[in-house]
Amino acid sequence: MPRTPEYDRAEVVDKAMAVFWERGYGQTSIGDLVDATGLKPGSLYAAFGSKKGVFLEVLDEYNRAFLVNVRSMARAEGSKIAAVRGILDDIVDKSVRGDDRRGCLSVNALLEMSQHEPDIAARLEGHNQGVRDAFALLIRAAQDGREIPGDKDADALAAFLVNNIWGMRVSCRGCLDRGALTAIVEAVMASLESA
Amino acid sequence: MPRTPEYDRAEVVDKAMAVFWERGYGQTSIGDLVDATGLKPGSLYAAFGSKKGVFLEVLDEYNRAFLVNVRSMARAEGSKIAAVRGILDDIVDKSVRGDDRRGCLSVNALLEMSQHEPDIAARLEGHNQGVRDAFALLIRAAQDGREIPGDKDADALAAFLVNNIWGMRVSCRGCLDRGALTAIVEAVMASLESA
DNA sequence: AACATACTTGAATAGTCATTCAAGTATCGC
DNA sequence: GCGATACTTGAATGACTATTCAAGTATGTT
Repeated sequence: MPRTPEYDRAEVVDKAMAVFWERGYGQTSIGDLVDATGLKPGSLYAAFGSKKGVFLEVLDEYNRAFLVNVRSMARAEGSKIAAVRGILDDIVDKSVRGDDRRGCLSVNALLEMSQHEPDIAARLEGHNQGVRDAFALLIRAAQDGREIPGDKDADALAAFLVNNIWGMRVSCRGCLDRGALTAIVEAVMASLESA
Repeated sequence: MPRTPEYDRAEVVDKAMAVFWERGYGQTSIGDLVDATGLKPGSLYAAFGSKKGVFLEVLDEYNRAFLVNVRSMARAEGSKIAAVRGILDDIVDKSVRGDDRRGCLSVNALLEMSQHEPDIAARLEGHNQGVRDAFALLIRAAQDGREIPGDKDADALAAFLVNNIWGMRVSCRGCLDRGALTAIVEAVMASLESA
């Protein structure tokens, strides 16, 4: 009976993500989303309800993808410490290459919106808890493999690790050079592994 | 010859700072500044030129005050390590008490504006370099006092320390509990002091 | 007291933006 | 083909905002 949509929702979310990520929420206009997605205002509102509706779906997708990534590392064979280092090195690489001057969509949203948008704040808080839990799991796996001393508190280490990731996601918005960033990674890894 | 202004510029900057800090740049309207400072639009524009002009002066004052604080710690008598811990504990206290859900004005501005406001980005970059240098000085002082192993690279430790401070300035915008925050502080301090 | 200076006021301006809506159109089951 | 459904279009709406400006006012010097 109904007419079928002419767009692919996941594709629209991806395109909207690129714009929000590049410009932030407040600096992104509906016009920008119309240009990026090809959907006209009416269609956007029919599909997502509001600008914030688009953003919420973008944010959920972004967070989901990141969590999937961390969790798959915890399950994969091989050195867990190497997996952690891989995540950090990846951030350094992208920052230095300039791909990631955009930083982390989730961190950006937290700072821009948490104060005046309680529903965004709540969603981000839940997500961040999920990220810390996922890293704690990864760290416990590393402890099981004797890569990290077993007497350390995995939750504390996870909080410390995530804290540094967030710091780097801030730093990369400025222009920290590779030397400083790799020094941070070394300090973090040394701290994890030290007895 | 001239009529004397009826306001105190430093006081106006302070009041404007409170608003920008609470709401961010984009979400602060001239009307908000008028309400907070008591100056009418015309006077604001006569004094600062534009909304961004007000913000630049606010940002400079904020950064200046923070740098003064760190530098005075490097010069003061007594344990430098204790001074560093004092800075971190202070962030934890304020975050937990909720005073600092606003985070760091400078970090907030970096994330909100660096992409589309080159002059703000440049100013923040300079400031951040200053902060890292100030902490490096503090760490070298700690090394002179045998509180931190002398063979470590002070600049690298400073970058690591600042990275964690920024991370905490992000965390405190969510609602990390005291336990997680103090765990982070312990990990950072242990990392600084370990041989 | 009169002048020049420059601060103060608040209404007007011009632009932008999120959102709505009425008219048009494609699809599917019958 | 027909009808019901729901997607598409793009112009209109209404609200908000940064900025300007012309008229009014206080100050200090002469």
